[in-house]
Amino acid sequence: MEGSWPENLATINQKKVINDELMEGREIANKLRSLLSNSGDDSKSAKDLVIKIMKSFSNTLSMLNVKEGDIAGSMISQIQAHSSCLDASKSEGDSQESCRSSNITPIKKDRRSFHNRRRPLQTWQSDTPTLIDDGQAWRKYGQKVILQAEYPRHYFRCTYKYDQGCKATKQVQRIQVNPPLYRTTYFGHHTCKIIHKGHEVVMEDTNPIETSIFISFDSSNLTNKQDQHPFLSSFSSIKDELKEDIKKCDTNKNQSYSCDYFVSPDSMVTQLPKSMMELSSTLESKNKDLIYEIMECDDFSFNMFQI
DNA sequence: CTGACTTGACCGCCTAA
DNA sequence: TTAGGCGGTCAAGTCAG
Repeated sequence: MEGSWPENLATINQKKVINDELMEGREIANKLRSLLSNSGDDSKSAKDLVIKIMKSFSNTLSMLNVKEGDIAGSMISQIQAHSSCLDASKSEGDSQESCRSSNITPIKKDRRSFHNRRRPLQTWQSDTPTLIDDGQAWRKYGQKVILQAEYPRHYFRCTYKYDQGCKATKQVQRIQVNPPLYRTTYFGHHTCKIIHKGHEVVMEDTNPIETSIFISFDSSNLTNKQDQHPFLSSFSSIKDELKEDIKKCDTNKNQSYSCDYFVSPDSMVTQLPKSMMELSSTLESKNKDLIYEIMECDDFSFNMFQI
């Protein structure tokens, strides 16, 4: 990306609006924190505040998403890359590789590796310590060793690519061993009409903006057995090789990783910048039922916007 | 038998010379 | 301008349910 990202936004006025939205979100989050710390039983007020926070974030996201996701996607990638670089500053190896490949570091290398060879589809990334079903039906169509990457990249397309012409694809690549870290990059959005059931979160026919929710699945509450892991057991695209990685990851659950995943309404960028997620870090576990009510997610103990 | 995965081959974009 | 490198995709063979 050329230049810093704010300069790429449409207008200064829009930046002000975004800033205002973020400020409002922070303010509301602070109110919520005060409210919850008083441990009053005013669940209705708390719920209203949560809804306001979500709306504020959604508005911001919709603005970030204004240019086909290109800007937002790049921003998210940069933010993620930056934060992962910061996180990885303690460790060597793969994380450094992922930092090198981002635009954050000024290290000059073959410009070929910076170029996105793909057609300009909407993209967004997710760095997660485990592989979890994202609610879509994926079919693996390739695997390739990438130059200077220690682990191969796995290519997935929508199962209904040919049935319904769905162009969504994703790439999954392990980027770090300890702690395990997988980078999933989504390209395009699902146009298929299939609604997946079971443990998968169905977001069909909902307003993607209004439902943009970042969920953090706390692996400390997961079982050791993969078979009992509903997300993993339903992840039909993963076979032995990746599952081995998952097992290794689960055995490290004592480290209490927080598995950050999107409830991924297509056509939007759902992962929030860290600063935005901070605004919601005040949500206490005692209000998870509140979140359940909003999200209708009943399987995991999770924290919204957890950092 | 059918659907999914594996993997080598191929295609096309991009860079360096 | 072009040859070579590289990432992304295809498709035949294989496997599993």
